[in-house]
Amino acid sequence: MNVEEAIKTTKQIPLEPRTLIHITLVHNKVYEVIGNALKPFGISLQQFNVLRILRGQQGQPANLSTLNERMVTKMSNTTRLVDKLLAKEYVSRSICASNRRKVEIVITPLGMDALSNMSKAVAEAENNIVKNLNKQELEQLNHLLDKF
Amino acid sequence: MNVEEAIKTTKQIPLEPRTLIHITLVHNKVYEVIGNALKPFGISLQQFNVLRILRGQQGQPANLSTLNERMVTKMSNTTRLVDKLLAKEYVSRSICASNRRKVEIVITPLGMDALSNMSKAVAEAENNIVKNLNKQELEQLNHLLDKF
DNA sequence: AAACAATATTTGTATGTACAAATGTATGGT
DNA sequence: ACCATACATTTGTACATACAAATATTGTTT
Repeated sequence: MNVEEAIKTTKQIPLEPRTLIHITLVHNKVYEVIGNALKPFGISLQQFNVLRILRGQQGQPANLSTLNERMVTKMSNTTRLVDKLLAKEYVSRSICASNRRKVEIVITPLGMDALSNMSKAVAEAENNIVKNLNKQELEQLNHLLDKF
Repeated sequence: MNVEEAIKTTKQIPLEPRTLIHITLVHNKVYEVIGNALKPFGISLQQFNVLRILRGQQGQPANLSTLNERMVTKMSNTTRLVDKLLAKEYVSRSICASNRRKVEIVITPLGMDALSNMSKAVAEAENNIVKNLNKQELEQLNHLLDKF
């Protein structure tokens, strides 16, 4: 993923903005590759992410603000994202008995099933993206990203 | 930018997906900070990017496919993005005489003016984001990102 | 208990983006 | 010149996202 080639420029870009462009380019690639892996399942990366969070709850219901906190890319409208999963019957939604303002979202068996299929495809895509980096390089990269 | 904290999890995430999540988190932050710097100017990061490409043309017009090639985040609809810049009178658009399929887009003096104001704000934001990384670390990071 | 503020979610609306089909123009073969 | 094909952009439509205002419920203060 060469920056100059990707944005077809011959000019030399200062180190700071170049780094930020670089991160965006890599992110776009990650997003695209994983998005494509999910396409056959008719689900977006955001929706997949929510399903994974729900699985991590181990049966315990999650409410919308919890989901939002745990999402990689926070969004302003988790309600409508859950609507989509509800339409696919991958989750169920009910009003919390102890606090009727809250809502309880649980992944369904159908959702769990779909998720395990998707997970395999996503894991493959993920490993493919990082295939040119060894363990030490990945650790180094994580360390540098911590500085942001 | 700690991953586990950002997505409120205590579970340990395997190195490969953790790296990808990390990149997304940093990207989101970059996007947010620069987006905020541009907000007072009423322009999106994508539009700003196009203005910069046009300035780089040094008077030479660019057509839509050229813009698309050079954009950091490629998009399917450059026409409507240019419409927005046209409405602000930051660019002009005319049909290419030698090939009437093509369109010639040029940045206007007003656009140049606006751009130089924005550039200052964006450069500040950019430097602020990378302030915890020194030159060597930035170079190392770029080198690792090349491997994607 | 009534009034007010705080919390959690939903809804409305504007804007942004993705993808496919449509339009208009140019090019090469016959 | 005619036709098929390729090219560059535009348009239509569906979907995604951002932000603010509205709704419903709970907690707190007097």
